[in-house]
Amino acid sequence: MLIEATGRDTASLFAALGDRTRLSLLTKLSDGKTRSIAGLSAGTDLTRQAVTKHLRVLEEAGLVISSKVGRESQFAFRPEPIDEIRAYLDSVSQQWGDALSRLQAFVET
Amino acid sequence: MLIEATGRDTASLFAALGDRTRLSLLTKLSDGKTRSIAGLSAGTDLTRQAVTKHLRVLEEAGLVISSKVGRESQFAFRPEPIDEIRAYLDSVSQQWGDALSRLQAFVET
DNA sequence: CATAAGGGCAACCTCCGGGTTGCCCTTACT
DNA sequence: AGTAAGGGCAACCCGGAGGTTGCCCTTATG
Repeated sequence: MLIEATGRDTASLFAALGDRTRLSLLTKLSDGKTRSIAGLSAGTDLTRQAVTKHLRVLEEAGLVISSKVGRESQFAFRPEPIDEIRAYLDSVSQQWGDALSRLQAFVET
Repeated sequence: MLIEATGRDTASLFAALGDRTRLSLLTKLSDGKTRSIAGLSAGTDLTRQAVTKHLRVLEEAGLVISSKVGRESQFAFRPEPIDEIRAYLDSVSQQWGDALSRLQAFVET
């Protein structure tokens, strides 16, 4: 199936990563440890609410998953969407590589 | 780490890719062929101006480069930033991988 | 030369994203 | 029991992103 170049929600995935705060949250969580909202807000100059909103964005993008444990909700990294991004990058750079090859073949002919 | 002039931070790179229109423009250009603004606007329901703005964003992110040829400005794909994105993804999934390894080691102990 | 094609610039509009504050509910702790 | 900690919800503010329109300049093309 020759996918349409721009995968359905690839853009929203990139968009979810297109924010320093979210990128930082995701980086923290990428160590596999689970963290609460308060835990993730600590050390930040942001409000809990702000962090909450960012986490929701990450969750809707599938980059993070949450579950309530007692009175707090624990967030965990979810690596699957990363592969989708890699797939897009690969498709783009493969096209580019092909173009280079053809160019080189042309020059060498 | 010295940042190259055209190099932006990772978040803005992701942000530049976090838009369907830009993603589509970039995908078209990733075949290595050069295109004018009018050429990229054709077939789109967008105004030339809209496309121009998007191209500027892509250019500031270093994902595209432009040069004036006669009365038109030609845009070309620029693959370097893609590597920066890959680097981030790798760092994140490596941390994740390490976490999995430690977990497995713990279980097997 | 006259005119169309390709673009740049600037003003303007609308809407959403990031962030805050205030209030209230539930869960833990002593 | 009483209180503090963790969070959800909703309202609100502000700035910038995406898009348009209008005008003008430059370069091709007849």
